[in-house]
Amino acid sequence: MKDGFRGASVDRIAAAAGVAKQTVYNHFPSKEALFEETIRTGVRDVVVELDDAPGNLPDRLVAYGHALRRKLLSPEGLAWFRALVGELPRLPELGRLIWREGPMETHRHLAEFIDGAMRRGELRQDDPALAAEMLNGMLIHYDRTRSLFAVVEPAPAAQRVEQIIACFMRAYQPDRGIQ
Amino acid sequence: MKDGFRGASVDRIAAAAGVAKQTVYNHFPSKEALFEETIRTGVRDVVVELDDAPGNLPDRLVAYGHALRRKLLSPEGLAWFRALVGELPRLPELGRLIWREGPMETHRHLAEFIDGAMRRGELRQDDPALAAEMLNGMLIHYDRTRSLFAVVEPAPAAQRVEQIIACFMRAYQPDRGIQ
DNA sequence: TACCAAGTAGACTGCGCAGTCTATGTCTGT
DNA sequence: ACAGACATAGACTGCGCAGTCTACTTGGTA
Repeated sequence: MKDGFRGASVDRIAAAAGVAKQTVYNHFPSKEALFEETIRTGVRDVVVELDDAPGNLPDRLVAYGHALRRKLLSPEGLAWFRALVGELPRLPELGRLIWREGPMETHRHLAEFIDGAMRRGELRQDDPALAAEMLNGMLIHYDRTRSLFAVVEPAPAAQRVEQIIACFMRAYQPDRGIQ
Repeated sequence: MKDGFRGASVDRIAAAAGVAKQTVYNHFPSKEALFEETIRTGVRDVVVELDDAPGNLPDRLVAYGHALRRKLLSPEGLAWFRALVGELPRLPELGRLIWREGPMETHRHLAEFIDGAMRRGELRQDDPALAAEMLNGMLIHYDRTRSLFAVVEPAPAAQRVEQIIACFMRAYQPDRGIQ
């Protein structure tokens, strides 16, 4: 993951694993198969779930935001993303698989959670899928982009997640009287 | 851009340009220098500006959203991003340069625009930089991620930008009486 | 004890590519 | 007419790497 598919030779991968090159080829038919398996295994590490339950909505969204950012913005999460993005044009079917089992899964969980909150009247009735997309975008986009480009991240502000959730809550607070 | 730095050989680049390999090396000392120059040139194509003026705020934000998405989510914008992201760990100073002259520049323009609207009372007073980050995240994150992973995009919904701006306007509408 | 599955070190092949070199055009200005 | 700058085709070198092959070791099972 650190060096990307093309940057890491099978010799170095084997050495790093403390294993002979032939042993790698005993387990995987090709370097590409090893790469795909590694990516596929890593997918579960970028999915975040929420259990649907009543309670303090903003706090639970803040917890979700921290969990999501911990996974996606960690050095491992960023390296996974980096390694993947460059290779996907060659591997379209892998891309669709990862999309379904990774980001799409997280998105589905969040949308269901938001849908529940809307039904309980804790959020304004609206398209929960769109709301989930907006929230994930606010939580991830800027900091991921900055980390990818600037390589070293200069401390992403302590209250970031709380501010983002506050923004989301304002956009989706239930109507108060006639607008 | 289509094949990434490692995927495109200098021979093929020269052939595609209808030029001899030596001619490439007459203009650039190395393949890497050619890559950096190409990226640096492409930066201006991902910057979006707004001129500060009064008027229908949502419509102007919608126009901005369309312009931003046209640049970042086009096949060229995505290929540029893809090619860049994989190589940045090797080229940290290039990454910082591009960040400053690309995304950061767009962000600065938007934040200034939002700041003006806040000062005029068209938006609630708040941190304009944070507001700009939220809006860009909502406009780009989901669709860019989906395009990067799924490779083929299944029509991103006609009213997308209008919905996003409506969400942003709700989050940042001026206070109406006591909240 | 004999056997076998799996691991190990390391040599080896073939290929693609960055970068160089040579020998040969082909314009432009004087 | 000529010189100098630049383009071109194509051969060539050296290197790194995917994948194979060989010869040897080891640990578990019957």
